Amino acid sequence: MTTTANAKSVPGSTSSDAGPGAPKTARGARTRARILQAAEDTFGTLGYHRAGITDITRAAGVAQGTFYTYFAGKEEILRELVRDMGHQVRAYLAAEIVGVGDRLQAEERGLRAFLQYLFEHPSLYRVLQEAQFVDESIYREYYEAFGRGYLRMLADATRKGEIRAGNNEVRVWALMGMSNFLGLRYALWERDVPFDEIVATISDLFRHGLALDGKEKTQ
Amino acid sequence: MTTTANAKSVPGSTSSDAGPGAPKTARGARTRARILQAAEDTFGTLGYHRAGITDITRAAGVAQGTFYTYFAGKEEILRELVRDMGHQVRAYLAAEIVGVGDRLQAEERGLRAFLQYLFEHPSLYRVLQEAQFVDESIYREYYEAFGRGYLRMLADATRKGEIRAGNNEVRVWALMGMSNFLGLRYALWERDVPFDEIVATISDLFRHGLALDGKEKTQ
DNA sequence: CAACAATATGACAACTGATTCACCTTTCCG
DNA sequence: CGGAAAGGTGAATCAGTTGTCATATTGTTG
Repeated sequence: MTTTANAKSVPGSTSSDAGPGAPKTARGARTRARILQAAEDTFGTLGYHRAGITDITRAAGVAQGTFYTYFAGKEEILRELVRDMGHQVRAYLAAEIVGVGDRLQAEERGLRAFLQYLFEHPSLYRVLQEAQFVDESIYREYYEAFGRGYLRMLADATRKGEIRAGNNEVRVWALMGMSNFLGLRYALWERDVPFDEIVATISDLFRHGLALDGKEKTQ
Repeated sequence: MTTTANAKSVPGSTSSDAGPGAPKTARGARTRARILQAAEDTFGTLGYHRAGITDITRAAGVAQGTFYTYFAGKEEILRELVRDMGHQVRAYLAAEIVGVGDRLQAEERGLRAFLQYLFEHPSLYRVLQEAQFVDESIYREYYEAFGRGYLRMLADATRKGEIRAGNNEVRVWALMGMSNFLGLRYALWERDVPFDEIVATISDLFRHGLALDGKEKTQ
């Protein structure tokens, strides 16, 4: 149990390595999907550790053994899940910011969309954050993928002169951190501040900084 | 196992409810402290779930049973630990920003100090973040305490005219999120960007925003 | 429709790890 | 010194989990 885990230790396993065997019929595909969905719900509610395979299969309406027809174990289904959910958020966010004028507006839309998404899919937060402690690489992969896309957009914006020059990599991590915490606090814990106000506050930070306008100069 | 856990379910248990019994001699106090320290190391390295009571007591150099002389169980020692560690970071950060000129400078110092602290005490991140899924209230307590102090400072700064007026509560969560992610990425995962540069990047964001200077107006 | 492959079942073996408890050792103090 | 309280021990208990397997069902194809 000292190894960093990895049933199929093929180094560059790019995508769905689907463990034991990918489904070969439509029925199989459907069952696999049901189990995956059940895992999302179960992990989302009980958390990874409290959730048993039993809970997942019960929620999916299949027998325990069926689980192992499609997944090598609990850890593998988590990996699969995070990959899936990652694709979904990114797709959602990308769709929400197509055609906006500039980066600042994209940030506003993106933040609001993220808050909304998290509110509608609370499992995302839990599954993702908990995955971090099951296998750090799953988590890093998610944020690094997310970050790459983000970085590209900031670089574009810098080139177009929409934002100040600066270390965009660092900015990306700062921005992801902000969204994450704002989402946790205001979309998951307590919806006591309207998303509009949150977005406005952050937008003001992006447009003017925290300092009084023009008061401070770059030292 | 459905309840949200709580050995001693006294509602307003403010502080060290020290479970079974607080130590009554110096020897006892020492042993308790050794166990707490061992728990920090063990949770920090293996994580909460992989760490067994056995691992903790072995690291502390005591027998299994001794653990239960001072703590009601695994969950309680985690609670205690987070409380302790919380006090320590806050004290450290507070000490690092005494006597700085204004809020912007305090933010710079604070961020650097946080990165440094995290680098020197990597367990903090893991213990804290994992606690979230063991008992959310432990985690919320930590950030809410942290946030309260932060909010007070921002309110002061607003009053003194050091920063723009705005929703400081929301800002606090945004700022905590930033530090958290920057710490994870640049202090724990990979030290490939000097702290100075990170601080400079964020400082620039605070002083000027992301937008080109003076280009954008409040809509 | 016979025969074979893919799916599905669920009882259970094997194991892990938290907590208990009956008993021993050290310390303290009148 | 005596004995009571505090501290310490670790084998045994006990609850819960994962993953396996022999068997049954369903679907497919020549």
